[in-house]
Amino acid sequence: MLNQDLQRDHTTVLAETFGLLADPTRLSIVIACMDQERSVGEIAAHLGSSASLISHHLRLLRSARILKSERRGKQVFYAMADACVHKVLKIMIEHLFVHGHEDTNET
Amino acid sequence: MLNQDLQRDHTTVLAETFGLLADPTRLSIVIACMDQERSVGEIAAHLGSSASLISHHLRLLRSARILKSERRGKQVFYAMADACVHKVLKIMIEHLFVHGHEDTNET
DNA sequence: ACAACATTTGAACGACTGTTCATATATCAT
DNA sequence: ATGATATATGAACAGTCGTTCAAATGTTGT
Repeated sequence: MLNQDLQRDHTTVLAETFGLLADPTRLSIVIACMDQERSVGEIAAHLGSSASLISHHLRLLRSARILKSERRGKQVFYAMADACVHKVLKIMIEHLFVHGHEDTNET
Repeated sequence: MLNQDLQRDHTTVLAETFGLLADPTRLSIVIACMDQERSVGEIAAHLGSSASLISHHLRLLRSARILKSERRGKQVFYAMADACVHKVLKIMIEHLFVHGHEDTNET
């Protein structure tokens, strides 16, 4: 399968996924949920933002199935739902810290 | 290194990189350059867009060092400059064809 | 029932972004 | 030099997006 054969829809879907990771606040939310589930309040406190703002972003991330939600009592916990995004984020984050190692490896 | 330790700058840089991949036109350009170098005209023809539009996008991709450029004669050829982005795109594209046709409904 | 807490939602505003058009620059051929 | 081709740049417009505020909804207590 060659990359040129990507349908327009596919590229658009991909772009939308990247778009959800393209905002610092939203990206911070996803990163905060990478290794453990987090309540809305936890995330808001951790990022120093309002629960309203976080909730708006969580809505987008959930409807794109990047995060999944689970209510327990008064709180709603969010966790990673997309293994692919998780893997991609891990790669990007690690690359941020080695910064200079440029070989193309296959997983 | 824990993900929570990511500095604000790092998250912003990451978000900016994702932002460059978040536009369908720009993403198509990067994908077109994944496996081979491409001239501006080639890309424009392939995407059915004006050379002006492509050039505007290429400027962003080049200044973020996602693509690199090389002039040969009248044409300027662009190619991948970031192995990390290349790897990430490959993962995402492959994932799109394995899981891309599912329609799950979960909350 | 009520109050307190946690999360969600809708509207509105300012800021950002992709595209188009016109124009400029660069390179090669005559 | 001129013209033709290829790419780049700047301004301007329309549409999108993130944030804030106020209000609503859901949940667990008393």
